[in-house]
Amino acid sequence: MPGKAVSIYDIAQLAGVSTATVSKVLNGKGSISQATKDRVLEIAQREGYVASYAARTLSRGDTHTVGILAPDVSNPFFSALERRVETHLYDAGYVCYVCDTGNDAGRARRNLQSLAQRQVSGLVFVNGRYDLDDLGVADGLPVVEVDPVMHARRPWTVSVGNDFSAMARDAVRLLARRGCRRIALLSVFTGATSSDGEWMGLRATLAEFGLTPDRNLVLVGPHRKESRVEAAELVGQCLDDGYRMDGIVCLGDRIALGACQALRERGLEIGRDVLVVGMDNSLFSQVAVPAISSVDRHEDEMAECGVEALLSMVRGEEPEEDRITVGYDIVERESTLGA
Amino acid sequence: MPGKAVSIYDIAQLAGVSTATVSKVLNGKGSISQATKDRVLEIAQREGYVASYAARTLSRGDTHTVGILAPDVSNPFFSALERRVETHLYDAGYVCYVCDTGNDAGRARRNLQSLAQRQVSGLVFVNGRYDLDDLGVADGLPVVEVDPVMHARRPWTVSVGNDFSAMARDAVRLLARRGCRRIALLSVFTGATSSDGEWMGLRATLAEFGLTPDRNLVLVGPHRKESRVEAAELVGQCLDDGYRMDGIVCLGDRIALGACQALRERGLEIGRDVLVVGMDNSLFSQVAVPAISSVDRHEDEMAECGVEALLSMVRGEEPEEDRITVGYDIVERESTLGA
DNA sequence: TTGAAAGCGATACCAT
DNA sequence: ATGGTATCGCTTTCAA
Repeated sequence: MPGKAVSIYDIAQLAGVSTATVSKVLNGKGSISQATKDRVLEIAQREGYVASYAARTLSRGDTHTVGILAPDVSNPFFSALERRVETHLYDAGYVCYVCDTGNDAGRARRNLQSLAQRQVSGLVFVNGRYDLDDLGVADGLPVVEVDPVMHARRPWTVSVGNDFSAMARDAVRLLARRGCRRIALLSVFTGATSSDGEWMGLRATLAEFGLTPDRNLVLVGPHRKESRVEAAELVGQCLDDGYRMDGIVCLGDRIALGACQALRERGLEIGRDVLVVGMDNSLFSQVAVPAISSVDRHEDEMAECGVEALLSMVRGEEPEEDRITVGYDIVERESTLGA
Repeated sequence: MPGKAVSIYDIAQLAGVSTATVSKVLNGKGSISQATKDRVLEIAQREGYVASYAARTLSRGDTHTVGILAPDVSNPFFSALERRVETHLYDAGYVCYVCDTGNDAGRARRNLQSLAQRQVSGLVFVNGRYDLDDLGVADGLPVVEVDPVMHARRPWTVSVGNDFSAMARDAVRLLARRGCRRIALLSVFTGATSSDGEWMGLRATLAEFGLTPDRNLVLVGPHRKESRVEAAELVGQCLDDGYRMDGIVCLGDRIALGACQALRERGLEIGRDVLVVGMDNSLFSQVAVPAISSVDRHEDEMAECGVEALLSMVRGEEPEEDRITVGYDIVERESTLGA
């Protein structure tokens, strides 16, 4: 109920000019005498005039708005990523519609519907797990996937994320250098980690250190519960079955937290009996006791690259590369250093 | 570049009716013969028609959109709260513009400008720390503050949050019942906690147990650093100055984390030498070792009440109460139970 | 049951 | 340097 909004017509009246002139002044187009310019500006200011975006959109055909589709609320990494994307877009003059997909395709579809109606200029999927084709994304609408689980092969789409295999490889190397001989890989299911690629990478990396892999130490859950809980169960089960490891590479900090819990419950000391490295370098890894080494995934860089790619597409430039990989570094803490 | 969008006019042509009829069918208004209805629907479907929200907004004058202003990315509690609000709004048929204020008034002001242009139907401030009056919120625009730091006195504004004094009181009671005699209160500055009210509440509550308060144990930082770090320093300083406590009520989980760190560094055992209770009941309190007791603030209820209040205002109903208080409960864990 | 036509608020082309 | 006016896509009132 914002009173009766003042329109461009009102301003024109007050200034004794036409709406065309007001529009030009406000958008800095055409050539207008300084005097008129000042007068119009002054009046618009005084009357608290704000242009209606709906009207502008209707006549210009561009909303300067992008839709962000992000998954559930539970993972701080995604929330943070989403907020970063949003911030970069805002700085570029865009405003965002944010939709929580709850990681549910049906819901994402409905979200998409709303966004289509609103004619967003582009779309950002955060950690998307969908096939963009049968999700009904309008043809030709620029899309970027940030930290995607699976990479869509669709025109006008670019993915920005990490090279998980490389990260896992480096994490394994770290542990091996610290003396681990029996290194476990721990993850809950995501397209990226359940692939054979990971396992193969592990094999090759272990070989560098003269170690042989043990399939019993490749722990991958179905992700049917909270990842921390599931991870704890996987590690617990593994140990209870009699398999021992002296190092664990965890694909996520919450997973690492679960691993630590299971180890602790069985009297194993983290950082001494078993070295642990996580991923995301979230607050969790920092505040855990002992602090957990973790791979920093350069989330802000992801967000920034993603936004840049999106806006370039919005400008009509076809993307050169449909897959951007951002760097990472391993932050070492007590869990791999021994107190 | 979503091709050339199909408009209501195209559908009308194809169906051999007027745009008025199509509009009615699509909105379920007026009375239309079943035959026409089916035909139009079928064609709209086939052509993948989506109504332009800009046009609809322009002619109807309602955007069915609300703006959410939320602070920085760093606190998962706020992110989660924001996402909850967004979800409830979405379920009610609204879409949200989300803006990250970075807790900066200037930035919030610019955000508001964008939102005003877009003629949002309402506004949600998450954990706002601003004076709505000099922030330039349009008169008469419905606003709800969720978990606000200060309560605005402005028409068409309702605040939804917890009763911090009551929460602190109950936390103190818990510690007192568990045998604490020297209870500290720890917080980083926020309007809500620095007030004398808190201190007075502490005094009265301690009195219930025959305890006398010690001003040296009321620790309030300026919130100039990350709250966990600041909290650790406050507690550390306090201990190093020779003041001892056997219980700490922390106004936030990250603050509790900081307190625990300081205690641990000084050889004090949490849950035995010093009992600790936090607030937010976030993942942090659950995964800490030992796990930290924490006040669950019913965030989802906050979000839900807030959205409900907002939508009722959007419908034009003046709010009965401008301040809604939601409940809480204390979840006890090792930090107050002793291993 | 259906349709013609008048807005909604801003932009931009074409005159003046 | 300005202004008239068609246009964007949809809703809605009033007649038919």
